[in-house]
Amino acid sequence: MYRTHTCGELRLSDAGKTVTLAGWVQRTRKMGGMTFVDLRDRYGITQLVFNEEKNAELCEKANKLGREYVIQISGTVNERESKNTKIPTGEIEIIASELNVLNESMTPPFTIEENSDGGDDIRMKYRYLDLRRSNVRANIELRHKMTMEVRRYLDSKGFLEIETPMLIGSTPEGARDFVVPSRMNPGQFYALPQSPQTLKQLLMVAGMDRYFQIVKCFRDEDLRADRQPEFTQIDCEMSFVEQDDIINLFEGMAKHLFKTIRGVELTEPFLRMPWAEAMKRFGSDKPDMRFGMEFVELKDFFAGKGDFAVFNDAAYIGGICATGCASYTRKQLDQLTDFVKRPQIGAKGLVYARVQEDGSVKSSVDKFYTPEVLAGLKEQMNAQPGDLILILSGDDAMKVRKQLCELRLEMGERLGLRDKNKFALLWVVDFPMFEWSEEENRLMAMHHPFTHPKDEDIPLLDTDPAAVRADAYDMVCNGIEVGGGSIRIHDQALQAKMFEILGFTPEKAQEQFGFLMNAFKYGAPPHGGLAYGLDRWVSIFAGLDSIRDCIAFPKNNSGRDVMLDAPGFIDQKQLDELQLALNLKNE
RNA sequence: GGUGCGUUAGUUCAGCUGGUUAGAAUACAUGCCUGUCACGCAUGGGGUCACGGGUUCGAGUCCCGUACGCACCGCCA
Repeated sequence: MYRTHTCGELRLSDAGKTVTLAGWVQRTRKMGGMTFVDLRDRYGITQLVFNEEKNAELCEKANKLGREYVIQISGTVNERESKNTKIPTGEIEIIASELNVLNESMTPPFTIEENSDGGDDIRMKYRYLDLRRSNVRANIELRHKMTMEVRRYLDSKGFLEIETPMLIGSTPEGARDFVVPSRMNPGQFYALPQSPQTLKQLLMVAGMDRYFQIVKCFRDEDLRADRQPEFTQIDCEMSFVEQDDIINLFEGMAKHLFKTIRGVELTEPFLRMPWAEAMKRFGSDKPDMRFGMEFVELKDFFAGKGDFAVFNDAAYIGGICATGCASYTRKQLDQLTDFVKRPQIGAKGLVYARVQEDGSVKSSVDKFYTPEVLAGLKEQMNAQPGDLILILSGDDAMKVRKQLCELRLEMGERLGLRDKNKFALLWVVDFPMFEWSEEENRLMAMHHPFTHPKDEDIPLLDTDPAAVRADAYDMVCNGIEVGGGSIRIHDQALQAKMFEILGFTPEKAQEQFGFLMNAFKYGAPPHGGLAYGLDRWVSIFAGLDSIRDCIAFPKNNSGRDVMLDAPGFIDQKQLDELQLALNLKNE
């Protein structure tokens, strides 16, 4: 037996017991004739004591231990002379009687401590060492706890966990697929699923009326702090349901997770905001509702009131009111102007107006507008003395709204309103069915092509498809899309029409999605579902800036696994077997 | 595909307006220390300043390119 206890469980009540522990050497402290060793495993740290006076040979052996050596130790639990209140085992120590080095270790490239001195790069290369750190381990443990609670909740609601294949067919619609060559079918490729979307719909046709799966999904697109090429979804689908049924059930799951994971009791129903309203009020389909600072539309207000050409020519003028920021210096305002003019944001300029303590308004457009107009602006914005009004304008209302959204988030950040321990959840509903793709010069499905249009908008499919809204919904937490879903089309004819609007010929639609439309001919039930992004949920609960920190072995910014050094080239022999040849562009 | 920032000791970083032998902290090694727990003290070893080119009497420092890392835009049905 390697151990009788873990390094996190012994307490004062165990004093006098003879125990055996095993773990890693966190640190040794040599005090002349006495040596302390902190022994670590995933449960905690226990202090070991070696005394030269009592056992010189053993103490000598302990003095040779290095960081991260794996050792086994037997001894007696003893009450400490001076307690350490910082750790749960701090009242006891083990007086060692036997020491067995199970494995030596090289000195690790960074310190295995909560606040490691290692940078991201080196930590990822030695991720197996990084995972020994308590805070990284805590994220992985939290992830486990979350998946257990998800399973508990969905099982209690009658859901079946069903696995779907990882090797499926490629569908060009949507994100790029990762493809896998088939040796037995030369020249042909599987694709890894971007999501089990069509498969779970087929499970509904199969009568598995409540399905879920905690499943890897793959998208061959560029990475971000919150985007990995392989990520995990909590994928769900239900039959004989309407939008409200799904929203209610998965709102229940969100509440269950907040309660069991964070101890936060969310009693109120989540806000449901139509997409168009979210865009108008916050310029985003995933508004951060932890703070207000809503947009005020000012086009009508400024019309005919002055000769500021920028406003007079603008199709849209929108403002936000930053509480208490009237004291911003010229330099700070210039910084904000630079911020909105950055290419990623793309605003042409920023108009500001300070509401001074006496209630008068001092703005960057004073010469264009009378004090009465500016006083009216203050009213319009509902601004108080000490507030700063920030205004953006432009030709394209949607673009300006997105710019103003960035500015709002920046001001929220500066004012400390984006508190990681505060949670603001809502559903964004009634998404548009389609969005115009400049690149492809056609309508694209905003959610996916299996999304059901709102019944009352179905007539518009023929007359004004761009105006059609969908039975689609996203759950948003603190400005992050944590999940989304829709009612699906279950009617073969409607599905065919959808493909037609998306620019598929009947042949192409049949070729790519024939399996689904055929299935719909055999009694497909009305159905719909949702997928939660597990990595994002864990990140929010753990207060992480990047989803990488809750994934055991993540990819770096370029999609590489720096620990495995993957992807890599394969042998000519493997290529030959697959009957593939490389055609690399540069060298 | 694009923008920004970065790359200096094992690690995290400093290094100003170009100027003698590139520093700190930590880690590591050795010695001292019997109640430490971020122990302490002393000593020591440790550098292709990412790579290639250029400017200059002289480049860690300035310029160009490349590679790599991070963040973001595009992209992500």
